[in-house]
Amino acid sequence: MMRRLTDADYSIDAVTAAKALLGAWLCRRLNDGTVMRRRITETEAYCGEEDTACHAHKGRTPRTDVMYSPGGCAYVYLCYGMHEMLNVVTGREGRPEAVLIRGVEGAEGPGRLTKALHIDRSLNREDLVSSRRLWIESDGARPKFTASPRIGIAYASPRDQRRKWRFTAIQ
DNA sequence: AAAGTGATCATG
DNA sequence: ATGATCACTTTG
Repeated sequence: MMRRLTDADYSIDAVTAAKALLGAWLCRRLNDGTVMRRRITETEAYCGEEDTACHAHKGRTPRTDVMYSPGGCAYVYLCYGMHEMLNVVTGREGRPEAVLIRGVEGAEGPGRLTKALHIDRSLNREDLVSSRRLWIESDGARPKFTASPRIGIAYASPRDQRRKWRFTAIQ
C-alpha cells in the first residue's frame, strides 16, 4: 500500500531521512495531468551550518533561506548554470538540513533526474506534503544501501568531506 | 580532460 | 559592477 509522506516523515534529521527516502517514490504531476513516479536510488544529507559542505554553512542568504523552513518543502537550485538540483528540506524550523536527491530509477544523477521529471526552480519552496505537482510516496520498501562520501564538495573541510553521508540503494 | 552555462555571494 | 565559484553532464 502506498502513502504520501507527511510532515512527520520530514521532521527528522537529514541523515536519517536520506536513508529512509531510498526506495520511496518521487512523484511529479505535469501541467497536462501526466503523473510520473520513480523510485529514489541515491541521496545525500546536508546537515546544518556546522556542516561545511552544506549551502547554509555561511548562514541564511536569499538562496539558503528555504533550508531554514520546517521539513517537507523542496529546495531547488541551478548548478553550473544548467542543472537543476532537487533537495528535500528536513528537520525542524530554523535548522537548515536537506537531502539531495541524486538519483531515481532510470535517471541516475541529480541533474538527469530533474530533467527527466521536469523539475526546475519553479518548484523551489514547494510543499511536498500538500503539493499537486511534486510529492513523495512510500510503499514501505527499505532497500539495502551503501554509505560513502558525498560528491563534489572539495570546498568543504577534510573532516566533512570524509563523512559517509551519501547513500546508494543496492540493485 | 575540459568546456559549457548563469545564479549567487562577497568584495569594492 | 565585477569576478570567483559552483552538491554536474557531456563530449572529445
